Amino acid sequence: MASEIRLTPTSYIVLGLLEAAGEATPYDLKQMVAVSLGNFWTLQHAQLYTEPERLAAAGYLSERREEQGRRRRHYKVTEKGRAAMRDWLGESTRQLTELRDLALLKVFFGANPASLAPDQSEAHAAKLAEYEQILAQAGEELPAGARLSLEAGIDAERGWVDFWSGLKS
Amino acid sequence: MASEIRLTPTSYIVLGLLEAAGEATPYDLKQMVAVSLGNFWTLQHAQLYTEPERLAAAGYLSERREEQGRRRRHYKVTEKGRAAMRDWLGESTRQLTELRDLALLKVFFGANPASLAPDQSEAHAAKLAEYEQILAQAGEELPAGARLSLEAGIDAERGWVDFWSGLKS
DNA sequence: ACCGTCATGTAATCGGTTACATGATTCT
DNA sequence: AGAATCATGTAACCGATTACATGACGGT
Repeated sequence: MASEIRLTPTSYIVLGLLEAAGEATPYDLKQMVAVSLGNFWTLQHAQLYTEPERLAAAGYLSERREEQGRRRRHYKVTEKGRAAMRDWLGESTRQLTELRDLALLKVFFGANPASLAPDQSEAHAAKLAEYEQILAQAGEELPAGARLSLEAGIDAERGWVDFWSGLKS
Repeated sequence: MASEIRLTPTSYIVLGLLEAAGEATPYDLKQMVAVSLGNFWTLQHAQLYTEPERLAAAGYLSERREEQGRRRRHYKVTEKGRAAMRDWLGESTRQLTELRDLALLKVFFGANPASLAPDQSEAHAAKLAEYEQILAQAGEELPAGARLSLEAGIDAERGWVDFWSGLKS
């Protein structure tokens, strides 16, 4: 059975969403991503087809396929999958995300900051506004984790807006 | 000649570093990355072998190979490469970097923030200290772009230290 | 002379992205 | 009924990561 696979962040996203949903098709997952963590961690929709397949082959998910029509695949987390998710959630990490910011890379190599600043500050401001609206509208009902990460996103965007706004001149 | 290739951030990093160096081997590039932008944008050293090859094949770099011994490859930016870099530096972008922060992803899926907070706040504080030391020691001599991106990194790390410190409880 | 570590490079694998393609549905 | 858009899925490619491998060199 199931050759062992490496679990990537994408894997945990699929596991986590499926655990919340109970059972879902790749398309359902796509919808869930769009309204939740898609804000700070996007995925290509094709990955939501290939990743569950990979996870199912390794025993983390079970698959049920419709007999009729679209023959959609419905996935569910198995006990093995639940355990993997639990372990991952329990492990702390010192790993830091690198900035990997395109605009900053340009600045590093000598681009004129003032010419990048308008686009960047606007784009960050738009994102900030979006986050703030989500928080205002859904804030109370959001699960604690979702809310907290949203707040982190707001902090981060504020920082970037400040940074780039200070460079317009 | 040269089938057209897509230029990725990695491509521009190689172009940018080579332009600064004049001529360099992959190993030289590795060294340069380590002491400069490696702080906020790391690369696998293998990429510093394959990417120049790719760029050379497409005419952005010229290659000179040692006849003796190691047969190292030395690369130089061609006029085509210089033009590509110039264009890229001149183009603004609205593209935002997603957070893609592992710890935050765990929080999103329900991990206990307080149990992640110590590792994360320490790790971010360490990175912050590192940046501050670089700025203190080399700040004055740094090229403007490098200095500015370093300052951005400092701002960002401060934000994360605050965020995670506030969750320890 | 040997050992460990840094220097240097290549090969294989795999996740992720891009591109393509075809059902459903809604709107006019 | 046709067009447009959304839903759903597969295939191919490719950049990036991982693993492997050997050369050079400083120290004991």
